[in-house]
Amino acid sequence: MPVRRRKKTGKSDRPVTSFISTYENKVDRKGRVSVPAAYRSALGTETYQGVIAYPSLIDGAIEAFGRGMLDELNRRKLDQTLDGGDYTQALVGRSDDGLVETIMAISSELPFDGEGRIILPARLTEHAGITDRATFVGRGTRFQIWAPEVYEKHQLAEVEALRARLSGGGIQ
Amino acid sequence: MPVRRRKKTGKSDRPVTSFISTYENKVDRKGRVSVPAAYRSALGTETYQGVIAYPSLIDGAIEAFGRGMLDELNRRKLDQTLDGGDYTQALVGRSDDGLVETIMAISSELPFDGEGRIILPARLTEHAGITDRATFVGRGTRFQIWAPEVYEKHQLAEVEALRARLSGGGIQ
DNA sequence: TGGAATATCATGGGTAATTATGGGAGTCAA
DNA sequence: TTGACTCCCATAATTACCCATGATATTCCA
Repeated sequence: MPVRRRKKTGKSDRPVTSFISTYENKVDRKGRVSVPAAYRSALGTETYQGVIAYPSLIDGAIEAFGRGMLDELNRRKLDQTLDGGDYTQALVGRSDDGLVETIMAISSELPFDGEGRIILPARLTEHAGITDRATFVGRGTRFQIWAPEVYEKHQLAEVEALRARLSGGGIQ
Repeated sequence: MPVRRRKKTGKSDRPVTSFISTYENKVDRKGRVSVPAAYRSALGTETYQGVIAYPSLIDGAIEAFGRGMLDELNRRKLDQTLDGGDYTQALVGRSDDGLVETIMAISSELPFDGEGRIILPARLTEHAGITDRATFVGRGTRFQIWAPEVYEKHQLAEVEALRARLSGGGIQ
């Protein structure tokens, strides 16, 4: 009887929380949006009830993930610098690509209310062009929040590019 | 959770590891379809009881597979990007041409109910032209769901093309 | 070995729980 | 007071969960 066992890389042993599928929800007059229940349950094991969000550096969208992901980033980054003997980096917090630090700086913590909604800060909705509706897009380890019209166009292009690369047989 | 019991026929004593054969099942008024028992048992070892599905980029059909495949895809990608210190990819998602990311966005997680059925989202049935009946087609590591009439034609064309190819260059 | 008891499967339906959404009351600070 | 925010409650629609049935298959045993 074959038993499925986790590989022994020493990496995180818990399953990668994954955000799948897309959902379109309303933004009410108070600026609240329901985070899709499926996403909330993907975050379920985390102590902090809410999400981390920041304006995408590439798309006109909001990037978001759980606190666990942020911790994981920090941990791996720390491991890497210690392994490399670069203690200055670990202690002072300066690195060549300040990306992680930068992300930290521009991120917001968005806690859930009792009904699983978050309030999108104006800074983020303005970046994404979101007004009264928002499209949640699962990206596996993280998710994005788009203005529905903007995402629709983006998604069409994305799928078309993918389709062009495939030569029969579907995706393995 | 549905209890799964090994058959005692001695015919196939080890769990089936892939999806084979085709089945045609009804879609009821609530949009539910039974996933063929043989397929469910092929998914039996996975912790998550259900399937992942997305509209085929090539055929007018639904592509489906187990959760395990998706997790593996995700994990490999995350480890790969973080191990290399490439936080850019992890944070803004510019990796492998966006294949994993796009699949995540267009996929749906379809959990089994107590009877082994799934609910097909409108997005997927519309893409495949499915109304009240669905044909499950095993493709080894994954399977497809078709509208029966559509699949029939597709299958005929597929076999005919294969036959033509084989007869042209000798048999087998 | 023939047939009754037992499982499994696909299918259907009823009902409780959840979800997304809306709004009001209370709090705190400026 | 006026906002901005949190906490609590209400509701319609959807979904999850439970049980029931007929049709096949499978097992058991007299």
